[in-house]
Amino acid sequence: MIKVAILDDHTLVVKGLQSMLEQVRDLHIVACYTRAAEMMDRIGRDRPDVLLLDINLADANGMELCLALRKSYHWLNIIALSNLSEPGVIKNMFRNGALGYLLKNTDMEELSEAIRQVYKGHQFTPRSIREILLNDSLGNPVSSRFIPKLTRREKEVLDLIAREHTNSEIGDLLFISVKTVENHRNNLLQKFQVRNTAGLIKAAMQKGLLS
Amino acid sequence: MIKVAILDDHTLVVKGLQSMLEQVRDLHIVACYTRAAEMMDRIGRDRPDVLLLDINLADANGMELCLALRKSYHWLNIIALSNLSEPGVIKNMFRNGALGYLLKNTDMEELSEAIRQVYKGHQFTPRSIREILLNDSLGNPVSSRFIPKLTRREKEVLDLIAREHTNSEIGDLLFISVKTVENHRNNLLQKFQVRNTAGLIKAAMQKGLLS
DNA sequence: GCGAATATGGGGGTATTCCCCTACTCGCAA
DNA sequence: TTGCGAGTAGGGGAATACCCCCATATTCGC
Repeated sequence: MIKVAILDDHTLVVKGLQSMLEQVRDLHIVACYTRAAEMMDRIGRDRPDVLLLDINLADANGMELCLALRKSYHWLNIIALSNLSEPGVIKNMFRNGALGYLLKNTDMEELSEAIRQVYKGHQFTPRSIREILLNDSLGNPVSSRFIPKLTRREKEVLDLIAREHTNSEIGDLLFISVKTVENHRNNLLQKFQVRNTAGLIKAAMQKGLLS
Repeated sequence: MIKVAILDDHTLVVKGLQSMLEQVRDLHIVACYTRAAEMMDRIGRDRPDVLLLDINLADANGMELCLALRKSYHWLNIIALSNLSEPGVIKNMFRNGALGYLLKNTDMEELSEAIRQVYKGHQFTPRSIREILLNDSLGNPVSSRFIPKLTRREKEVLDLIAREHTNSEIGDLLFISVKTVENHRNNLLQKFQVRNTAGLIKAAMQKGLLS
């Protein structure tokens, strides 16, 4: 019996996963968490073999959570579960130690097979995900899009840009000169590989870095 | 017994809803559709009293679908089910004839109560939704944010802005002068009630008008 | 401790957006 | 048929963003 745990803040999704997995003989649900904090408290005692991890959590960032979990509990194999089909997000989850990535439109067969593979320590990527990654690397042969790592200041500036502030306003709010804001802004454009504010905001939202 | 039908392209969500509603005595699920076309074919024969309608469908726009359903089947009461908590989206669904709006983090009690109320023809808005609408109207007392109606040209210009084109490039692409593009752009800023490109792209994406 | 990355500031200039206006044409509806 | 909305085009000007160049602290990782 493979011990499975679920972390998703939507009761609906948890119920759906339970309903699917109950019908599979070799799987057993040992825990359902709806909050990241709750999981961090109890996962050490529940000791699931496989964790189904939602990326869009209310009280935490699923991507960072994955990385933290892999460091603390190396016996735990993680499957990311999300609506996000952005290549950058997918790559980031694998880089952070997830062994599988499923979209929330998955079905019972795919889900149970993913759990079995990941339980053995194998990577599992359904065809839909492989296609997304393939199309992405074909479309961008040289520099495949990943989520850029932003510095603290860059995140602050990005957030204020998204709130419709001008550079001089941002300078006042952060107590730095307009020129410094311009620098951060140019760095943001380069990191996201975009031409202007429109592309910046679009890219940042697609990668889940804004509201 | 209230006859309930579900339209959602995520098997997971459908399973979750089934699992929740099976435990409620006075409700009976008569149909689960995963595609809008499938539903349009069969809903006339299935004749559910209440339809749980997902807004983010793969093969149709849930908002427009709601309006169409209300026109064709006036005996059908609709509850919108979505992850979107944008005031504009919510208002739009009510304007299009939905009697209820639930977020996908709803629980069993809220869901079953919503179905009962809507079955009687009453409107049902959970506290969370009421709060969203309240905060929205407090934050913008005069002109509450709804999804602006864009003209054909404005949609084209908006799309090209999001693709990082400058006004002069857009002019070339649409065979119109830069000044005309500027006009459309200013109209977009006014319709979305934003100050600049950053706000425009953000607002358009939040309201589901881009990619 | 040392190098790399980060944060800070500036000069100077161009490109682009943003914000007032006005005005014409066209199609459609009251 | 008169009027309105949409689309078109433009003037003029101010504000902002964008793009080079440069330099100097500080902080962080190895």
